[in-house]
Amino acid sequence: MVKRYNTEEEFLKDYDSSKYKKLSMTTDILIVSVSNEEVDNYRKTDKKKMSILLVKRDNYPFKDKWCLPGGFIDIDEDLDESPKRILKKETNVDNIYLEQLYTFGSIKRDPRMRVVSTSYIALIDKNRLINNLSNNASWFDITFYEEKNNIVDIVLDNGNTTISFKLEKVLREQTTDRYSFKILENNYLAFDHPLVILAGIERLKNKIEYTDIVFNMMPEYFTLGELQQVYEVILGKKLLDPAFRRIIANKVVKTTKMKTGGGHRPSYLFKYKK
Amino acid sequence: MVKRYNTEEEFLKDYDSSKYKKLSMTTDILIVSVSNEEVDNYRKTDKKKMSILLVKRDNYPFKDKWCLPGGFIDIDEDLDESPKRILKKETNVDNIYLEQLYTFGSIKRDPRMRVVSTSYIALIDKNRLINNLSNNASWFDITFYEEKNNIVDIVLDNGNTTISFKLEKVLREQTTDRYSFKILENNYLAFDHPLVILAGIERLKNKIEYTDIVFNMMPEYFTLGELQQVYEVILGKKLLDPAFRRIIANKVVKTTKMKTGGGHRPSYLFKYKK
DNA sequence: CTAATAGTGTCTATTAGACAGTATGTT
DNA sequence: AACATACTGTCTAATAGACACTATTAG
Repeated sequence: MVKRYNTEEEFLKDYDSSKYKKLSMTTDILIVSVSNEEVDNYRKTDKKKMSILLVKRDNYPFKDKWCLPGGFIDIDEDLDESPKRILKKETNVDNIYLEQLYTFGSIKRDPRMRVVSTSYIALIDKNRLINNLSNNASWFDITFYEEKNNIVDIVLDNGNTTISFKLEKVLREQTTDRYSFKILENNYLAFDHPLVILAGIERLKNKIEYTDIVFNMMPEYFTLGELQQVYEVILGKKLLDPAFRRIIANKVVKTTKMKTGGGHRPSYLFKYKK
Repeated sequence: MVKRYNTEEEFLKDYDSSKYKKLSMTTDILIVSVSNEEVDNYRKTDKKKMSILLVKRDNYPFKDKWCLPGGFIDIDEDLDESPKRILKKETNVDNIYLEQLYTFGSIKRDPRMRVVSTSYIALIDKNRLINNLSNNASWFDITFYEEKNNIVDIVLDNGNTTISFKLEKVLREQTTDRYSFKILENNYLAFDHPLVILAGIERLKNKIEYTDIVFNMMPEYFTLGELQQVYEVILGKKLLDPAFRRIIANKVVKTTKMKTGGGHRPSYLFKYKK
């Protein structure tokens, strides 16, 4: 028989929250930045790559595998505060652009117990935090190859270790562009983190076209060539100079500063116009 | 002192998941459809409105207030299965378009205890489920007014009851189009469900432009006029006929069937071209 | 005939794509 | 001088916006 209450206070006083089985939640963060790879030609500019921060696990489960920074949320912590706390711990920097990605909650995604995880994407200019990384964290350059038949091949490299995994884009019925992903190969990344990485890249690819989020990955001053390279590396294709400059023209301000010393014509430095 | 393990099996056998405080999770579903409002003029076509399904709470907390259909997820149920189960219970229909929206997890969103909720949006042609609604569920027509100074006013009406609430769109720093929302007025909707509704509408507005999700809300056969009205009601603005027809031309197939009896020129019925 | 919606033709404005050209610092 | 990048001009193609026109039915 169900007891009847007359006021919400009365009900809450009596409420026994233990009658349902509870679960744990974590947040995982895909921290994305851009790195420069020097080229052995004094004239050529550095090659830009997209890179993400991974952490080596020193405990079970998935001991010695790499994973995204993350952790359990506290019972008295807002969900959105959790990634901020982790970001601060991992990078020692505040005020990082952060956006919720997706919540993964299949039953067996964690071998320990039922864990639902909300993933976030964070964008940062890597130079803001050089030498402040926590011990077992490392930047991995990321390259992705979209093969035919909807297979996506992703390779991560931090100079010492190469990790790769494959995913299949599965088209969902009743809609054109909505995909779900299935992990085909994955040997070195813990949990379902390949899914988070792909979700993040897709989000970034989309949003770079109609928002200003790129500038969270740029230093204060940058050349248009550098900015264009970041677009190219995220979109995975070359852009035409005049078209690119037309489009970002009203998002940037030209300064009087210049970048010289490149073995070619120097270029003006620009700032983000808010 | 931390015990050391040599294998993952050993570790898992010993793992005590009770050392962290756990929490409960729910899923909430914004079920969106389109309704026809008859006009007292035999020549005029029905006026289309967007409508959402709400449920009247018969228990505390928020007793007698309206809320989105939802419920606790089972400990042994995939997160994505939960909204399907609820949808089936509430509408008695399978195979409904469903997409994850956002996960809300502020500490005090539920007065009973710590509850994190993942929200989903479902799109359906209301005619598929007429007379199969559960007892205390009801369709509310929804109208939203975007006022100046970033205030959004939303009015819900099911014929008997009118619910309204106001939200403020708060522009987040460092990016152009990303908003967070703050509830300004809300007397009759339970929990933080106004946020879910707005998140869903925004998602729908966006995706209708670059995906085919509208067709989940359409019957098998429809006129282009009807389809255009659905676009207009979702986007909140009038569209020009020729432009609209150009754009959807390759998404639909003309059939030989016609819709007659409207007091004006009959129109061809179209089908969705997959 | 009339009111109301259905459907099309076409002009114009805007935006995107392509290519070729000029400019300039370092070795 | 040569290379590599910086930056611009301009033509063309594609797309979006606007308006006007014709078509067709129930009453």
